[in-house]
Amino acid sequence: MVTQKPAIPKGTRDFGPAIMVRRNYILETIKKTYQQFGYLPLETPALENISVLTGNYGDEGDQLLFKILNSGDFLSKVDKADIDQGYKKLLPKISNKGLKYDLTVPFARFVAMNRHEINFPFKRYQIQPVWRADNPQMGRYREFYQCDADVIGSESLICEAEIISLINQILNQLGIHDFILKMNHRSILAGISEEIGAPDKVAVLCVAIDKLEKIGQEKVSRELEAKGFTPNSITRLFEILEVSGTNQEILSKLSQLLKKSTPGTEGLKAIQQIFAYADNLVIGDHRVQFDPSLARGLSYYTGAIFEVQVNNQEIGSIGGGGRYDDLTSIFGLPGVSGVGFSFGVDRVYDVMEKLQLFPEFQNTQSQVLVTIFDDTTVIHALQIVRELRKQGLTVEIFPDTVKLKKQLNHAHKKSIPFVIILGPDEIANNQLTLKNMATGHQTSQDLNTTVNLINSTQSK
RNA sequence: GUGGAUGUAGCUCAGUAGGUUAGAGCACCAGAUUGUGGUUCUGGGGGUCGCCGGUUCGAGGCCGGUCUUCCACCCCA
Repeated sequence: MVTQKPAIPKGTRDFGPAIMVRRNYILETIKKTYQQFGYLPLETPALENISVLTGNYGDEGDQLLFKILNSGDFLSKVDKADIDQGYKKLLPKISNKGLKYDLTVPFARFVAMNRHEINFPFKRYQIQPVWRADNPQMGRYREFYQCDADVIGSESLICEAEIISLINQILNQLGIHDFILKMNHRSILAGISEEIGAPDKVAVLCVAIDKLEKIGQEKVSRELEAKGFTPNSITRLFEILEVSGTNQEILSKLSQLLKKSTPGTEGLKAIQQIFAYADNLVIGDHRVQFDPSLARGLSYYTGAIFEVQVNNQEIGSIGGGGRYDDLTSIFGLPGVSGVGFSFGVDRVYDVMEKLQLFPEFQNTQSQVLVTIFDDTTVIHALQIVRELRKQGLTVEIFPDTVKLKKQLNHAHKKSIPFVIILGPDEIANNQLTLKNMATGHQTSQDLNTTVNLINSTQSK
């Protein structure tokens, strides 16, 4: 037999029990809060038709899609000419499925497919892995989980305020307090673009100013210059972006600067309204920061955009989202606006690990390990396990008849707090020997007393 | 996709200008302790030095390719 070194593909990970307990804690917290806000669960396949996926994430996104080869002889419909035309022409002939890249587009597909059964506004949450053929780095994986919550079929800005509230509640529960929720509006970006005299270059502008915080004003200027922005418009741009102060101060200064721009004025009004709603909805301080330089990549956003960043953590954003006015139109359902948000659990995990925010999870381990003394005591041990479980204890049995030393060592390594020793002496006296692993102390008594002893020590 | 760094035992790492049977700590297993874990002591197992090829009398160390991981770009959760 040819053996191979076990390995998993680049950018993917196994999650062992210790990690899963913590991941589940995050997922459960998110799920519970989503449900508390009225979002209902949805799952969609890992695979989508490639036509559903392409064209929604920009050229970059299409590059990062995992495509799946057609089954069987995937070359049967391909001839030399196809190959000579390059991979872009070849691709549709050899692949008609792909792994989903995010949860929003499959959601839009679902909504379009089920439009007659859905009551709008429709709120759903979805917690599933997505795949991107990106080059892995810190906090960046090829398979990772997203936790989306979206409302579709309402243009009300209350939906945006709800999302602000949702994010605050979840992060507070997870113990992540040192974060900011950055917010901007695509119309404001369009307004800025108009104001600096480059209305047709919003997309390029967005990509550039999104990096402002990371690479600084000088490098951004140079990049814009290279993209054909005039020195005048660049100067004007930074006059706008330099505006600082409280959210209200920035908003009022910007409305002066952008007063000639219709989309700019509308965007600012929307942000103002969202803040007004959020002030009355969010429990405590909502930690929203209006940031005109926030751009975000995904091309389907049209309204408000959000991004959550944890302060002093170089991991990028742990979540983001925004409003999309027309996502379902490519599936034949125009005029349905939606807004959504997504947490990246993997990054939330990394941050919580670094900040040591995970609680101890003692409830996930067994309370007692029942040992098997020798072949003659197996049946008794099984019966004891049955009775202890009947009484509600979390109990496991060491399945092999090996030295007590080994069984105790197993309990020690798994941090199981109690061990029951059941040898011929105990069986003869109808007693159980209970060893407290922390103190090393052990006593013998009947079953009910043993259960009480375990329960009383546990509850302390 | 582009560029840079990295890869030696399960883990963290040594390994001097290429030169015998590649080391340590931790972890693991066994015994001291035949009804008892954590400490201690004694002993033991485990490496085709990421993979493939090349140079050389000889390669863990040099060269080429490839894969992994990390970093930067790109982009993003």
